[in-house]
Amino acid sequence: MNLKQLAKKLNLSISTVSRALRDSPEISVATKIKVKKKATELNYIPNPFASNLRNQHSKTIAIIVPEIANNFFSNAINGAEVLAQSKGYHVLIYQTNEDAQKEKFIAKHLLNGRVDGIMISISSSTTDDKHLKAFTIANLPLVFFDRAPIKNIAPKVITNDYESAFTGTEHLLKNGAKSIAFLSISSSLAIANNRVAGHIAALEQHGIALDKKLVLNCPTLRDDTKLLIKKLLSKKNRPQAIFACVEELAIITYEVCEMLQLNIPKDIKVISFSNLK
Amino acid sequence: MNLKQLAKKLNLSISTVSRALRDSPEISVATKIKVKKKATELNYIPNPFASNLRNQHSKTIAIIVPEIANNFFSNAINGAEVLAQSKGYHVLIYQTNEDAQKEKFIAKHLLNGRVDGIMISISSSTTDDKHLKAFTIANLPLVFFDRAPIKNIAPKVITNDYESAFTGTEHLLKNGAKSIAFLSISSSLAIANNRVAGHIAALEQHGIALDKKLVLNCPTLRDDTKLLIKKLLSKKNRPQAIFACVEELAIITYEVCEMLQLNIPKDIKVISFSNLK
DNA sequence: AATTTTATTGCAAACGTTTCCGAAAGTTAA
DNA sequence: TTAACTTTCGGAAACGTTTGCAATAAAATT
Repeated sequence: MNLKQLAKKLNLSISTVSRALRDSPEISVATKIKVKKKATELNYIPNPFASNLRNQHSKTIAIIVPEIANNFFSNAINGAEVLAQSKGYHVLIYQTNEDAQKEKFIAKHLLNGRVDGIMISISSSTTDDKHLKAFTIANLPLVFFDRAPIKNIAPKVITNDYESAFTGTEHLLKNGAKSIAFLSISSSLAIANNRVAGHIAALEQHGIALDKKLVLNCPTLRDDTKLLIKKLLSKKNRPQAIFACVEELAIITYEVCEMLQLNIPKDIKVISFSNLK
Repeated sequence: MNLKQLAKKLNLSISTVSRALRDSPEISVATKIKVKKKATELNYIPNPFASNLRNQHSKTIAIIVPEIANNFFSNAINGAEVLAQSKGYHVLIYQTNEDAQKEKFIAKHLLNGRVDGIMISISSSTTDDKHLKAFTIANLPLVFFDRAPIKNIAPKVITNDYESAFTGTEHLLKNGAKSIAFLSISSSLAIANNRVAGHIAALEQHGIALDKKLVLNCPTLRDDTKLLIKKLLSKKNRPQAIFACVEELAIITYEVCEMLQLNIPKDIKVISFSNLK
């Protein structure tokens, strides 16, 4: 059922039918209600591609995340979808699997009108931001959430990383943990940098020298990280506390502690960003 | 950058450029490579709406789920997205929030070419299936996953509900729990029905009469269900075991047990479908 | 009565592709 | 040399909308 067929059924021209459905003021109320009635009766829904082609907007947004099956991101997508739906927008979803290459590929294919805007939480491996700048050059609204590049190229919605890491570290210190290992992720992410900075600032403020070996950059590969943490906690002079930069690292820490028979918080204290899973 | 502009840069007609990019046999190899080189050089990406309008297919699928922020569904979406992306497909995501009305609305707006196929896990409140049949009438491929309507109207990918419930119940019986409360969800869902059926069959096979009051239909509202379970477990002659039809109900059961100071499995045994959260 | 204004509708172009059809040039066959 | 065929390309229609413009009729003004 398209406009042409609907127009024929009504013995009207395509243009008047179109205008009637979009409440144009130059159509009489009488024909308006006649057209609308027939439209709902025949279940007419405008072809989105034709409208989009003509109007140059798609009423859809893209959400790009490292992974969907993640408590934080699925919650974020949930919220975005609810709002989008309430405004008559559609949402396309893409996951990068922490692969910068994939992110670039996805970004490139979003440049040709498919979406009216993009929400992105960048992958931990993206260092380059050319594909992100391309959005703003193409005049496509872009907003980062949670994970934004260090350089400011678009609005972002993030947590107060620095302050939270500061108070978290302070909390550990006040509870007697002086040697703290900080488990970080990719250093090209602002969240990682700011959290490390907050941690270090808290140490400084309490007169504790930073042991650079205790700031661990954890690769994304689960098993590698697990090994790294295991090695760290197996040492005789193991740290008194662990500060996990993201939830996943806390969980891996739990697993290692169980393996090594370490009691939390007696043998070692653990603190982490976010608490979902 | 569109075909017209690209064609002008190449001093060729739109049609030959289009054909060259799609590897038509009626274009010489020489011009093909010339065109392709220029296209990548100028970052040409075909306008999806124009292609879709002309081709009558969108290279996108829709996934409709009750909710995104759910371990099971976000995992399912994850898998679908990975496969879709590898095949050059896009995925639109919609959540119904267990609202049949919303599901109908979404379904209706998917009927006009926006997607080439639909994956759906129906809401617990959908009883009518007219909006689902509409897909097959419109020749739109449809597949149910996890939650399908009782009546068979399209292919489905589901768990072996009956058998699993049967063996689960049998397991409880063998471990000495003779009075089992079965926490079910909407009775319009095949998963609920089949699981209840498997449960009852196991009881019968072991010569245990079904106490109908022990099969509880739990509303979706969290607090209502919690109260229901609390009431059940507060009784003097409380059941010896709980069989949770879905994960959420097991978790609520945990919470109630903690409130009532009931030890699992000493005071009460709990078994449940799926084990994610 | 003639003119202007207003209300209502239709025609046709445009959005950017894809593809049917035809045209021109070159090649082969008769 | 002519006819038939092949290769390579361009023109134009079509997909289903939206909208600028023109057209008609009715109403209002002079």
